[in-house]
Amino acid sequence: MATMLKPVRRRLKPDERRAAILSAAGDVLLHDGIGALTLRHLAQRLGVAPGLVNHYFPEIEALAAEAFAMIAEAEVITLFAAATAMATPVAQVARLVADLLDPQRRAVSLLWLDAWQASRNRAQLRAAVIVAMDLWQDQLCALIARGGFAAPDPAVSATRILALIDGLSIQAVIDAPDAPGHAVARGMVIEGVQRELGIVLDLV
Amino acid sequence: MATMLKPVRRRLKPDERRAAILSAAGDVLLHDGIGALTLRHLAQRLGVAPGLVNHYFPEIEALAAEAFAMIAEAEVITLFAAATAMATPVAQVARLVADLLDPQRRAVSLLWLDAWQASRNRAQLRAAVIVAMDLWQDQLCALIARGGFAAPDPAVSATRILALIDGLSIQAVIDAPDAPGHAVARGMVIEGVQRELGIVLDLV
DNA sequence: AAAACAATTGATCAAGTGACCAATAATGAG
DNA sequence: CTCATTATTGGTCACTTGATCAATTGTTTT
Repeated sequence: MATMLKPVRRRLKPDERRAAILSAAGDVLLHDGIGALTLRHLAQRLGVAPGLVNHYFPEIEALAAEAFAMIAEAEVITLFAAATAMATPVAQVARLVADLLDPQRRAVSLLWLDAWQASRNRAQLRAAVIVAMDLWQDQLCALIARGGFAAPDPAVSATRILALIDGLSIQAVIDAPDAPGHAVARGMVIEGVQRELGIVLDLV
Repeated sequence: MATMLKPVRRRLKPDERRAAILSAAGDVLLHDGIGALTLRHLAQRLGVAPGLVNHYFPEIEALAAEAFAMIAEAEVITLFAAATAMATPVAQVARLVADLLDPQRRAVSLLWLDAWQASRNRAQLRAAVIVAMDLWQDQLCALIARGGFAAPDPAVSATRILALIDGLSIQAVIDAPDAPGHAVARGMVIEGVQRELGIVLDLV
């Protein structure tokens, strides 16, 4: 077999180890889904004893909730930072929609669907989902309000646009990325946003 | 404690027992979700030994897939039977949309979301989901085509309308039935269908 | 250098899962 | 009424899960 690799156990500071576990948990969520976030799976990926995960996260449900919150929040920050960097309001919306329609976002869409479903039975995850959704709503509402679009009520427009995007998430699961349903969903998001804000998006 | 209830074991014919198990599995799916469909949970609900379930369904994944297929197919048949009973094409669509927006459909919406998510890791369930979605697509497409609406391509219109309805399913999980997001989603379905088919729906 | 500290291990527990199968008893046939 | 058929039981196996805790070992302090 392979050479016996000596079990060097690295000792990290609590903050570092905690961050490492959280990060690995996030990877598992994005790559394998919430159902794959088990003590042993995570410990093996970290090259660490299962008990160590318990030491930093006494209950794994809290870890799942926090890891999801981390991913969701990071995505919102990234997307809106990129959007607000654009010059005109219309360009900002165009950038946001383009990023949301990017096939690379598929993993995040899958995670959202997973979280919606799993939050039925997991209170902490459910709380994190609600917080993340509110964050989305607030950010998008602010972006619309600042833009001065022909939208009577920015909050309502934000809710409607988010509903379109959520619906897009489903296509990420049930269809392959190149399936006809996917293109239909894309078109509906673009047309819906244009209609909602009274603008024309010039997406590649 | 309570009086010792004698364990009368009723002996059903194979067909009857199989149907009983399938029906009970459907109840579990609608009431507690796919994750709650376990041998023991199901056996207890039936007042039967766990092994009996295995006897009729050697692998429980097949049972889950078949139970989902049963529920989904039954819903399609019921909804379209009610719709086609209406006199005019517009009334048919109105009836279908009204039924889909009925709060009582919440359990079915939750099951669909559950199935979409779970089908990621369960091949047989995934197959059943695809069949059910195709059935929906075919039925709706036929209804639109027969109606002679101002829709250039009935198949595309059906896909778009189903995407709207799928998006509505998410609201069933994340919001309470009386939350604002729910009303927004309802409005989007109605307006989307009206725009897609060039009609005006008169829903209560 | 020695001691105190604490991050980490490894083993173990109880609970829950799907699956399997010989034994049992209800039902129907002769 | 008797017997054969078979639907059904109940016990068990192997596995996975989250969780707990004394023991260990690396790091830091004295």
